Order: sequence, then structure tokens, then C-alpha cells
Amino acid sequence: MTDTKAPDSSRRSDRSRHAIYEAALALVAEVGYARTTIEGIAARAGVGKQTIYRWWPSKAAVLLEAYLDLAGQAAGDETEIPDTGDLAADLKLVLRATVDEMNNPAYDGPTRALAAEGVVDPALGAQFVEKLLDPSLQLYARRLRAAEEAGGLRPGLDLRIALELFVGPLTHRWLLRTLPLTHDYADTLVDYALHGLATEPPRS
Amino acid sequence: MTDTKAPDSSRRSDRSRHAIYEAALALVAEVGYARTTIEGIAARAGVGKQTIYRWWPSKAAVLLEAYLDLAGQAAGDETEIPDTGDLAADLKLVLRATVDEMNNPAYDGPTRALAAEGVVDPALGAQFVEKLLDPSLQLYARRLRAAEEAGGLRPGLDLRIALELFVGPLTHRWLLRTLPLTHDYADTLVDYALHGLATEPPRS
Amino acid sequence: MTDTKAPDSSRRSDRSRHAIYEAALALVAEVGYARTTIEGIAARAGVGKQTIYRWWPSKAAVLLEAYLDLAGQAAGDETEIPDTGDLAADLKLVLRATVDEMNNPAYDGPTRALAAEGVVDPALGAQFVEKLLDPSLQLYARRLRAAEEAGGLRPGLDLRIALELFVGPLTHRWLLRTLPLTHDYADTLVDYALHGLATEPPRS
Amino acid sequence: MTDTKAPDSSRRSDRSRHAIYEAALALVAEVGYARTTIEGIAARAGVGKQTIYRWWPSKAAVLLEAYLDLAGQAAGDETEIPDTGDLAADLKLVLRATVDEMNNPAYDGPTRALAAEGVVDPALGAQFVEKLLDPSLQLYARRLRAAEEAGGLRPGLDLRIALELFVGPLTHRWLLRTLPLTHDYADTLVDYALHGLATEPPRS
DNA sequence: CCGTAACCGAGACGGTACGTCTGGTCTTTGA
DNA sequence: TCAAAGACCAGACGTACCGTCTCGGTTACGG
Repeated sequence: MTDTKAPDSSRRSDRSRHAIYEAALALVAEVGYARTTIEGIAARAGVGKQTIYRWWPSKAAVLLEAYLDLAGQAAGDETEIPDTGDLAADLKLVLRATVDEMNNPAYDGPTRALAAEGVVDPALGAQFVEKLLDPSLQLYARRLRAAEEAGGLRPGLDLRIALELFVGPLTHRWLLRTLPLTHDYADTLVDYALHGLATEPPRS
Repeated sequence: MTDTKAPDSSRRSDRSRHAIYEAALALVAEVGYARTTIEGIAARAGVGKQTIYRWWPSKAAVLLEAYLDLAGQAAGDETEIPDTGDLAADLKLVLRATVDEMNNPAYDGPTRALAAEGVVDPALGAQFVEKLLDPSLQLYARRLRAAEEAGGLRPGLDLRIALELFVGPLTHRWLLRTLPLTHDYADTLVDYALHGLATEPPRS
Repeated sequence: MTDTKAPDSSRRSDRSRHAIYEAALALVAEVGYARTTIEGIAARAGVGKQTIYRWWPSKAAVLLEAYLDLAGQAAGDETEIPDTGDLAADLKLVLRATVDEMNNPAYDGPTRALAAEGVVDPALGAQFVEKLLDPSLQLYARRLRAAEEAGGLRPGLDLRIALELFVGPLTHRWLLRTLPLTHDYADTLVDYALHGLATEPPRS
Repeated sequence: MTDTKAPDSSRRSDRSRHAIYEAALALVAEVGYARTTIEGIAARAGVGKQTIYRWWPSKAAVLLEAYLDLAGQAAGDETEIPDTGDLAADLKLVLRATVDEMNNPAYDGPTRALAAEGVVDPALGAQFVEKLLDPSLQLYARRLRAAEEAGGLRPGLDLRIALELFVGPLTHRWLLRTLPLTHDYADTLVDYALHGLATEPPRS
């Protein structure tokens, strides 16, 4: 009997919502995620704090949505991985692009903050994966399926695991900053993953 | 020459330091990392807050050290990866153990929190990598070098990148919680990485 | 025009204000002024510290207001000095009452602390004088003016200075604790001040 | 074996004591009494904090002693009130000098702070009165006694109370800052106190 | 077309923790 | 053997945000 009141989203102010997106993105760009506060976003957006608390559960949720909104405007950017017939070349192309993105501060800043928050907050992590990560993983999945059908992959592979062989190491270097992310690294990754590390062919 | 006032570490109280370690670990275990506060650690350890601020730059730094101290006591746990001659089997053994660790809340809790903090704080991230991550990566490096010398690996491999083919995907699933971490997953990873995804052998 | 952010006093919580008054007075009575802290007042009043910092500049200011509020409730206590026609007797009556007040711990405690703070903090001192001291001085001023009109005082006297001849020595003994404050002292003061110390009458 | 050890004052370091005096006076002059700390005095004097705590009970006690030490060096300044035979003139001379002192920031600063502390701390107040106030009051006492013997004062006066008729009002204005302290004020005070306020002579 | 029920901007509120500062005590080290 | 140096426990300081709560005002239905 305490609240149970879901706000009426049909009466929601688009004006406020977009002002909040802009303020959130601007603040994260200016002072970083950690020093961005809900209070600061509200003030910058010229919005009452309650308007934020009414519609979002956390600062991270605000930023994730703001980020998705931004990405949505630059829509159609989810181009497909090209299929030139040369799987290795195609994958290298895309991994190199990913490396560039990870090295680009404009992308790295907010994404890294969201990822970190998601590491620790499962609900947000699920959102992060679903909304940001999965879409790009689907690209790999489709390209690999095409390769499989073309007979370029060993039969019976679990394609989900296969694609993690590419993006796993990349993400590892990105998040943990163990070593620099370069185009060479991306290329080597593709070669190693496609052709294996071992001398011997698989027994099966 | 970095700071104006460096405290004299020779006069540091071991008593306090260990009380702080214990309090920090206990609190993280009881209420979680996010709700653990420096104030709380100080109170629990029966220590002035300044004693913490004097020696550590952040809550995360305290916990990292506490965690390392704990690991150090259970020393010699850094056993070597066995070398039975069967590289795949040896790797699977260790990857499975790692999977178990990642699924163990007692390990997952603090480590995940530290990793998340390290994602966002480069200085801490470097510490995390150097003190916690690298040592275990060295195990893989040594086992792979042995395999290379035994002729089990394709010559000329960059072993650092090779080992990331195993731990990258594992870390990916662990941190981002995309899909469950199982022994089967570990096994498959080893097979895929050792023998490659592609039908064709490498051209070179 | 004084501050950058003046809080909106129309939205101020009377509930909180009075809880703060009560807590402040209670704490000063219980542990003394010096050991009363803003933190303690806030905790005792069930109020956030910011609510105190928002409305008062210092602990002393809180207590002064609390004290005035208390005095205001016991309103109308500012009775007039009686005018029986016998100036000396009337003054003695009031000075004796003042002596009693100064010897009363319940009054002495907070008032002394405020006075001491005012000695050192001019802004607070001005408040102290204006709100606490002046009103009672006005009583003397009126009684003396009546006496002047009745021809009981030498013509042309500066009445402000005249009244300080009574309250100055009293305050001196009170604040500096040089010698005990007694009714006899008050009586003597009145006699000396009214009739002078010298054998000779004034030349003028 | 805990404390109960009165320090052996014969082994006290004069060097340290004077360094502390100088540091205390310098700090009070530079940043004011309130912002002077024992820690600061120790650091400035190149002395351990314990050396201060060993010999003095409080910051105020240090400053009082430092101040007395300073005054002691400029010794012999305790000149007598002149006795020209004209009591009023002599008193005015001295009261005017006192007024000037009270208006002199170099004197006002530390003395006011000590007085304020003494208002609130009886032990210190007693010291303040005994060491700083009483000596100058003795001057008045002697001059008044001379006047009494010369027949210039009404017989049977309590000279202690008589002198408070002069210094009480002065101190009142000084500490409470009710109104400006001027030479005129001092003169008027002397006239009023010597010749009384009332028209009628005393009945006795 | 006029009430009334929401959302809205604003910001005061009770809280919690921050990181700093100082008070007084205790310990180590060099002269 | 003492004093310098300063680490230690303790806890208040004043600030920053949190998330909740009024408060008017301003839409935008729904009777």
C-alpha cells in the first residue's frame, strides 16, 4: 500500500527526457562518470530531481538510455559484416574497427563506465549486454553462420563460443588494460582462432 | 618527490594494518563491497580514519591489499600447471578450476568488485592486473612455452596472445555475465583454441 | 545580495527549527557549551546536519536563537523598572535581581558562553548585544530619564554613560570573576555612582 | 607506571620554552587566536607536541605565558599612576592610556582572546585576572588610597569597588563592543564617578 | 469548459559518508 | 634520559549527494 504507483508514461515530458539525456552525456564528457551526479544532471537539465527518480532507477540507467538514444539517432550504423568470401579478411576488418572504437575516448569513456557498473550491478549488466553488446555479437554470429554454410568452418561448432574466441580477448585487453589494443593484435587473434595453436589437427 | 608529506613507513603499526585487513574483508563478506565504507572499516578495526587515509588512496586499494595479504598467508597456492604431456588435458584442468573459482561467491564477490573498480580507475586497474591477474597468467605462459619446446605448438606463436585465447573468453563471460560458466565451456574453449575454427589449415 | 544561494525561508520547517532549539538548550544544559557539537544537536533533534548549516552560521548562533526563543515564550518578562520616586532604591532592586541572575547557573551557563563567543566574534557579539543586552539596558535608560525629568539627576548627563556606571562594574565582576557578586555590592555600587567618590562637589 | 609523573622542571629546556613563546605569539599575530593550534605552535617552534602538553594545560595557557614573558622583557613598564594632586586629571590620563591600548589591535587581539577564554574557563580566568588584570588594578588602588589620605575622597569608601567604577564601564565597552571607546568617554567616566550622578548629596 | 489529477521545476528535508583537521596519547629514535 | 618527530585513536568539522517529501504551477483529460 506504500506506492504501487507506476507513473503514467503517456503524460511523460519528452522535453525533460531529452534535456536529461543531453545533460547526462555532457556531464559525463566533461567531468567523467564518477563525478556525474543525479543532482548535477537535474540541475543542468533544468529539471526536478524527482523527474529523474520517477523514470530511472539509477544514474547508470539514465546514462545507458542516453547513450542508446544517441546511438539511435545515428541509426542504421549497425551495418552487416561484409561477406567477401574471405572469412579471415572480413573478421579482421571488423575487429580492427572494434579496436579503433575501444581506443576512441569518446566511446571508451561512457562505455567503460557502464561496463564497470554492469560488472557489479547484475540488472544493469543485463541491460548493457542486451542493448549494447548483443547486437554487435549478432553480426559475428551471422557472418560465422554464413561461413559455416559455405563450408569454411569445421562442422558442428558452437558458433556462440566461436565468436567469443574473437571478442573475448579483445574485451579482456580493453577492460583490464593489460596490453595495448592494436590492429596487429586483432589480425593475430583472427589467425590464431581460425587455425588453432596446436601443431596437430583435431583428433575427431 | 611525489608528495609533500610521505609518512614514515618504518614506524607503521602492523597491528593496525592487520586489523584493517580483517575488518575490510569481514565487512565485504557481510554487507558487500558497495556498502562497505572506509568509516566502517575504521570503526570495525578500532582504528582512526586517518590511519587508513594515511596509507591507502582508496577503499579499493585497502581491499586489494587485504585480499593479497589473505592470499599470501595461504602461500604456495600458486602451484604450477601440471605437465602431463597432454596440453589440452592440462589446460582443461586449469580452466575448469578457474571456472569453479569464478562461480564461487567467496571469490567472486571481492574480486568482481575490484575488477570493476579497476576498469574505471587505471591506477587500481594496473595494481589489480599486476598483483592478481598476471601471476596466474604466468602459469599459462610457462605451460605453453613447455608445449612449444616439445613441438606441440605451431612455431613462431606469440604466446601472450595465445594464452589470451583461453582466458579472454572466460573473463568475458565472468565479468559480463553473458552466459553461464561451465566445465563444458572451458573444455570447448581449449579444443577450439588449440585446433582452430576453420576447415582449412593455415596458408603459411 | 549577501550570499550566492539564499535558502527559501518560506519553506522552512518549523518542526525542525524548534527541535533544534530544544536539542541545543538541552545539550548545553547537560554537557556544557564547549562539549556541545553541531553534530550532537542534529542527532538529538533528529535532523540532518545540513538543516543546521543551512540556516545558521555557527553553533553560537544556534544557541543564541534558541535562547531568545526560550525567552520569547516566557514573554512579557521584560517588566519595567519600578518608579517609586526613590531612584536609589529602585536601582538597587534591579541590580540585585541582575546579581541573582548572574549567580544562577541556569542563566549563567549559556549566557556566559555566548558572551565569550561574542567577545571574539564581532558579528555574534553584535547580535548578543542587540538581542540580549540592549533590551535590559533600555530599562535603565528609561528609569534614569524619568529621574532626570524629576530633577533627581544633575542636568546634562549623558544617560547612556550614566547607566554604564551601574552595569559596567557588574558585568566586569560577572565575566572576569574577580570578586563575588553580592547584593551588598550592588547596593554600594548604586550609592557610589549616584553620589560620587570625591569629597568636593563638581566645579561646574 | 602510566603517568603520575610530574615532569622534572629542573631539566626543562629553556630553548624549547622560548621557541614555543615566539611561535605562539607569531601565529596569533598572523592568523589569529582561533586558527592557532597547538600542533601549529609545535611545528613552528620545531618542537614535539608532547613538549607542549607536558608543560601547559591548554593553548590559552601557552599564550598567556608567552604574553607575560613578552611583557616581562619590556619590564618596568608598570609605571605608577602619577600623583599631581589633581585626582581627576591623573585618572583621566591613565584611563585614556587604557582606552588607547584597547583600541590598539596588537594588544587587543591576544588579550581579547585570552579574556574570552577566561570567561569560559575559570582556571584560566583566574590566571588572567591575577597575572594581567590585577597588577594594573593595583595602580588605581594605590592612587585612590593616596587620594583618600589626602582627603580627596569621601571617607570610608571601599576602594576596590571605587576603582571598579572606572574600569568596569571601560571593560564593558571593550569586551562587548557596545559603543566606541574614546578619550571623551574616559573623561566623562571620571567626572561622573567622582562627583556622582545625583543632584542631592548623600544623606549620611 | 471546468475541475481534478497527473507531471513538472524547485528545493528543503533526514541521512550517510566523505576527506580533513585537531586534540591528546603513545612509541620510536637520535643526541 | 629526554626531547624531536610523528603515528596513533578519536571524533567533530563542513560538504556533497543520496533518495524522499512537500510546494505551487501548468497541462491535459473526463465528467
